[in-house]
Amino acid sequence: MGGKGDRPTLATVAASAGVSVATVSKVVNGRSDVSPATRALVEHLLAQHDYVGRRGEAVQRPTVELVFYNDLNAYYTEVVQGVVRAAGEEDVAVVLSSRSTAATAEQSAASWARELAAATRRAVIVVTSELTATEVAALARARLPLVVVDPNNLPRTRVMSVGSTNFAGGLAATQHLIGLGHERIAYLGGPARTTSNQARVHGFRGAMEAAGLPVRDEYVQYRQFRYEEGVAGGATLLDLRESPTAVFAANDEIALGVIEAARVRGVRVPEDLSVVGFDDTQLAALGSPPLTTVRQPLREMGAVALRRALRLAAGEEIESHHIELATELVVRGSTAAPGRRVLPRRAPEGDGAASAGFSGVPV
Amino acid sequence: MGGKGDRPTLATVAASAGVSVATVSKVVNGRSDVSPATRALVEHLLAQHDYVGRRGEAVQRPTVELVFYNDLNAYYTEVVQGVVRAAGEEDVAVVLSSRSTAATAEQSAASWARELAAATRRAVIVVTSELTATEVAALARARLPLVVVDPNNLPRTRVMSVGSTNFAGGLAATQHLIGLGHERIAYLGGPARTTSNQARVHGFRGAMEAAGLPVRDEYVQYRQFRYEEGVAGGATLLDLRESPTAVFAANDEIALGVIEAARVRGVRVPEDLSVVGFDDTQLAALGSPPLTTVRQPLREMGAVALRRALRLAAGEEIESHHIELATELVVRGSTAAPGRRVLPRRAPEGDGAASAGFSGVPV
DNA sequence: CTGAAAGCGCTTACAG
DNA sequence: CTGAAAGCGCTTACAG
Repeated sequence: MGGKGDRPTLATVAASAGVSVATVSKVVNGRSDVSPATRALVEHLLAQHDYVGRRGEAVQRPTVELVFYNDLNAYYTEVVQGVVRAAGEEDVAVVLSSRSTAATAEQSAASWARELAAATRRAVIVVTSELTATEVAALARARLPLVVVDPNNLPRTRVMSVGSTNFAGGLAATQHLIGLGHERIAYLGGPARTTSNQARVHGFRGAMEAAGLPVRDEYVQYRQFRYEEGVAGGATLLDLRESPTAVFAANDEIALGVIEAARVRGVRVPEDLSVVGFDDTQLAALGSPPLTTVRQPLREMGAVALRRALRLAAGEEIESHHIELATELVVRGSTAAPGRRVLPRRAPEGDGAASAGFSGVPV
Repeated sequence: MGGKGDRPTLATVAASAGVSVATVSKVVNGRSDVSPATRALVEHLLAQHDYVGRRGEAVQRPTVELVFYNDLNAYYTEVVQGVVRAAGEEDVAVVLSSRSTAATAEQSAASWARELAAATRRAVIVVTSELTATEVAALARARLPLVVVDPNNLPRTRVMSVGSTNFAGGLAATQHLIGLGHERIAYLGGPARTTSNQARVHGFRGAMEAAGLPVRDEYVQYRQFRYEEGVAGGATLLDLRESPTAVFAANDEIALGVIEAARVRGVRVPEDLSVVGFDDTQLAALGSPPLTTVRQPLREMGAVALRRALRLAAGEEIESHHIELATELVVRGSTAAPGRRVLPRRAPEGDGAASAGFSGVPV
């Protein structure tokens, strides 16, 4: 009786409640002309039968749109993982889509927003935003909550964003190198205008200044967050008459590029050159040597973005428009004291002690 | 006439297209038994009338579920990218979800399939399947088309799968090393039972045999497709009394692990040891040295999987249940002739010539 | 408050 | 490939 596969209908519930289909329909639609007793009974039976509405309009799990720009890379991968995992816990589906920076021109912001609204997305999460102001406005007009993860540009007013403590990370990376005894330390950064680059370089300069160490102009470069730029930038640094003994790279890809530039020149890492990255993507642990880096909690950032997005969608007022999660230094094998395996000549601030090993344990 | 507030119905569109309501219904539901001309006309009119379905439920873009197991990694990233890009072209939304191997126990296969069917997924794409036979059966019962990318286990009867020419890849990798003059070549593989491992090791053995080179038992190891296993396996190989001069690793992670094992021992790559990987994920190009590897066209595989899934969903009969896309050797910097920068002592089969460079150009 | 009856929007098995 | 016809699930105006 009642094959398990059969979706319950109003008739099913009506029969078991001993009322008419019309009455059940009224309860489902919240009409007022039903007696409290009947309503209670019917509601109970609706739940019991797992009534989900007519086919096709089954109560869909709510969906959230997760947008990345251009190509997926190791960085996106972590954020995506965090969003997907949190979405699983919240019983929300994640629609993953890519948007090329060129798409902005091809498809109007308004039509993009309209499509998302028509597809009944609860919210939109964008990673390392290239969003234009027009797009932000279009999403707002479509009443689509928006959360940006690690925005490339300064958080716009009223745009919810999730980042990490880039300044503190830059500070920690640099202090780690200083603690190992380095004095000639270079910074190989991302595009000058991005907020993450700015915060990291300020952390770098702050640490250098506090230690009374000079920062030469040619030791600070702003490039792209890419491997090739790390190779090129590393080459210019290593070919200087007086080259640095350590490089703080603004992300892992740049750091790996620096290591490659060093290898090509016969410069050993970490014996002759220490390199610190930023992000702690999967690239970092798999390097040779494994990379000392500043960990951004990218999965957590993705998870927080998802939860914030749902709260916005639920109409909650959220106190702050920007959250920063803590970064932490992860010491692996790409950093050591300068000058060939010499031990740190003074006690480091607390994280240098573990620097010779590369246990992968966050410090 | 026709007040703006009236929501268009199938009848509205049918009337303006001059076809029956039934035909319009078929178009809306993506049935295959409509002529292309009629379909095009109706689709045009649906759009023109802003048809949104009964009761305000917007016509959802069809969705496909893309399932990965456990954690996203560099390998998944490429496949996901391919699926998402192709989905964009086909105007299908991709719902990304993860399923832990443990989930199989927690949630019954039937309820998983039912949920996906209730969410009106057109099809399910699973990457490197850990699917159980029960799950496959449950999806079939729910009439959900299934496509598996690079199945870990032999393609089950009737399961559509997309892979690559692993045997040819294993052959090409090994011939490349032989062409460079290597004779003591080891194979560091994945789990013994996986089809990809089996095909790759057979390619390896085939090339060795054809060249009249012996394969020592201790030179062949089956492990996991993981970095740590590459480090451990590389260590055992390098610590042998007579260690190999080249290692063919069954994926990029293993290869990077071998390179790390070499670095720790002061063994230089490629001068003292050549290493070839498999996959050509983003890890390969960013290594130090950049990795010579066998490229699997992972994005293309993802794209093909998506398109096949849609064809299955449209009820098309598909001739073959398994497709293999071509692999190709990509020569970068981790391979060279044995014995310290000596040039290849005989002309290689055609790809060895470029082996000293690492241009990243597929050969 | 309740439900019989009419009717709406859609789907589908089937005949042509 | 098309559509007439049957039918499903639901809603609603209205009689009681």
